[in-house]
Amino acid sequence: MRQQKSVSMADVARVAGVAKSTVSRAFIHPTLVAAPTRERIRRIADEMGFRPSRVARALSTGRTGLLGLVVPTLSNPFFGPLVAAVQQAAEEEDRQIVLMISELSAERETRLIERLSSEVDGLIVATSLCGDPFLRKVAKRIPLVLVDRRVGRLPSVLIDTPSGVAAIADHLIGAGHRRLCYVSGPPGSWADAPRIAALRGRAEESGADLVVAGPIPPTVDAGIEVSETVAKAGVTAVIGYNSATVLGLLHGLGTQGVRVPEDVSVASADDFILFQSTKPAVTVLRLPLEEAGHAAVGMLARLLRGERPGKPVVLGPELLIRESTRPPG
Amino acid sequence: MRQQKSVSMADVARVAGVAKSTVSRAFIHPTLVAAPTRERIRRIADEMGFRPSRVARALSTGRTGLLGLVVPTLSNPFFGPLVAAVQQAAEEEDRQIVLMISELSAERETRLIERLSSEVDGLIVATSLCGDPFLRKVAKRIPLVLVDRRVGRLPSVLIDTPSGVAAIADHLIGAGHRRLCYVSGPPGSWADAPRIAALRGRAEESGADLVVAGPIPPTVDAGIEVSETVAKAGVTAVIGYNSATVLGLLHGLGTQGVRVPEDVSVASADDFILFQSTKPAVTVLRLPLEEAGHAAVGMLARLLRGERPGKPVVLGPELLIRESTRPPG
DNA sequence: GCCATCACGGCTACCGGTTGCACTGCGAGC
DNA sequence: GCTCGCAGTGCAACCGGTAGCCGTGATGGC
Repeated sequence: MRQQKSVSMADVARVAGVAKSTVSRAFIHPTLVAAPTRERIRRIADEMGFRPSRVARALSTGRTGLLGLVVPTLSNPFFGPLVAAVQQAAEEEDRQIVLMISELSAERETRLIERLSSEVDGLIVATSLCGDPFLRKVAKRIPLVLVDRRVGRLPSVLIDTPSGVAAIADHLIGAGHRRLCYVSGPPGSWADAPRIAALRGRAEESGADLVVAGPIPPTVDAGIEVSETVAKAGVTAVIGYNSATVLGLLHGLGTQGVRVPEDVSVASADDFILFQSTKPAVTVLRLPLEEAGHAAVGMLARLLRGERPGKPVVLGPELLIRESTRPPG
Repeated sequence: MRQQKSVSMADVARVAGVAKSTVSRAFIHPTLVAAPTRERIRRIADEMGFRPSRVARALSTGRTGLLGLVVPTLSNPFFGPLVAAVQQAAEEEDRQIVLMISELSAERETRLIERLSSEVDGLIVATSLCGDPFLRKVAKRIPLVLVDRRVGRLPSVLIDTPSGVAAIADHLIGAGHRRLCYVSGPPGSWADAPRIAALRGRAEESGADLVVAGPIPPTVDAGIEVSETVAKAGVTAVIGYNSATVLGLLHGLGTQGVRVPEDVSVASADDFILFQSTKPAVTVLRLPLEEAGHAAVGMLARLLRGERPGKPVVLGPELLIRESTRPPG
């Protein structure tokens, strides 16, 4: 107990000469209080610096105003902007974000979700590493929105990288490339299969060849390593799983004397600020992470109000063509 | 079909045939309850899946178990590991982190701190953009730990980059460099003056020259721009303010035909995963961010227990010498 | 002119813990 | 044998809001 005696609703009520409940109503159900009374109460509350206690409200309503956000890591530049966007969107709804980081461990993610789920109103889980059944179970107990992961009809916000990499393929094939390589991500990656399918589709339509390298871990070093395979594959263009992969590819190809883009065009399936300043600047998919964050919070807010969350939201990435991709030869 | 009706303390008490208060004590003040009773209560609570409500506890104790963490941005790779470390350390103390991002705006940071301070037990503010008086005021109202920022004797965790850049200077001067350049950060940067002072000290001791370029914004583009000045300064080694600056320098020097490290050695005053894979790999200071996060939480926990927080903790960075620095000529 | 209606706002019981205080036995000290 | 003390536990008052129920006075319809 410190000296930080904040003004309580009872204090305001006393000064205003009304009952506590009237003060409460003046804020929560304004129509139930006569306009002059309401205004007086609000003015007095304001003058006294009254801030309703979230904790007390939480206890009586059962809602804490907190949203849990679980991400696998903050090292991957994918998640920084997402977290920032979620936090901003939450703020606009007068909610706060409790952040948890699974450090890329499914087991840890499970633990974190278990703990969080009893202490927040709703949960946003990005790029979950947990199995479908677990997520389904969680969703039954607490409003849950998935980002970058689809599980049946569970509310989710997806970024349509398959169509994004297809756009890259169109761009490359349109420029005259006939042999493309896709460097795939980690073995368990939920995102890879649809991308590869989309790429195969495009390749078949246009009679181009598609080589799939990997799977490899999403690290720079793995990218460097795989660049050897890529260099020998006789392709004229490479699409990398994510920014780390591509950084590795750039480095690895460079040390092998393969010039980008003269010998091989390189594109990345996700964005990274530095790619606009590297040499050459890299063609990337700009992922709509800000939009994704906002959409996730919006969807969760709807769930919390008891409304239908709506169908999974699918956001399209934007192809940013830079120096690293050009016609072959 | 069981509802999400969580078991309350009263439920446990009823089943155990004791009073609510005894159940409470069995957990909070075990010594006040006879061992057999205590064990029985705990067993029953366990079997019933009792989870004490944080909210209710918060209401009656005035402590929420939440810690606020304010960072300027998540784009800078400095903050990801810091946030992760803080979250982990908090978890070990059974506390949770409410994250807020100021987006590099002092005004927004002020707002966020104001809001948070009434809703969390304590606050960790990293690389604050706010003025000293404001932080002092906040610290009077709520336990506050600063990271990477010193304000009088306020509890803080500092990373001693001045001695780090001094170590870089020693390394360079020891290798034979006689004209060094430091590219300074943004004009208001709290970190620059002591670094420059440390560098000047080393330069004077050894009779080397120090050129200070900048100040410039901490972006890749600004680094590219300033590289022109650096190239003309006739120096054989450059130390960059942070990773973005150095990436810009590498790029900029490259396009001007200045070879690294043959013509100019380059080192970075902060770390960045990619620097171990760039070509050349860059000599950096590894900043002990994990340690900093843990130290900050530890210090805050001490404050919350009413103990003296102790003097500001100063952590030393580690010099990682890589390919980008070598003897001149 | 009387009663039904309704807007307004007070009273009070929650929500689920924590904690000060009172009560009950039992063992020790004299 | 009678206090006194203390360990062990129950009772009830909080913490600061929210919301259901009810009383009151004014209004309007007949």
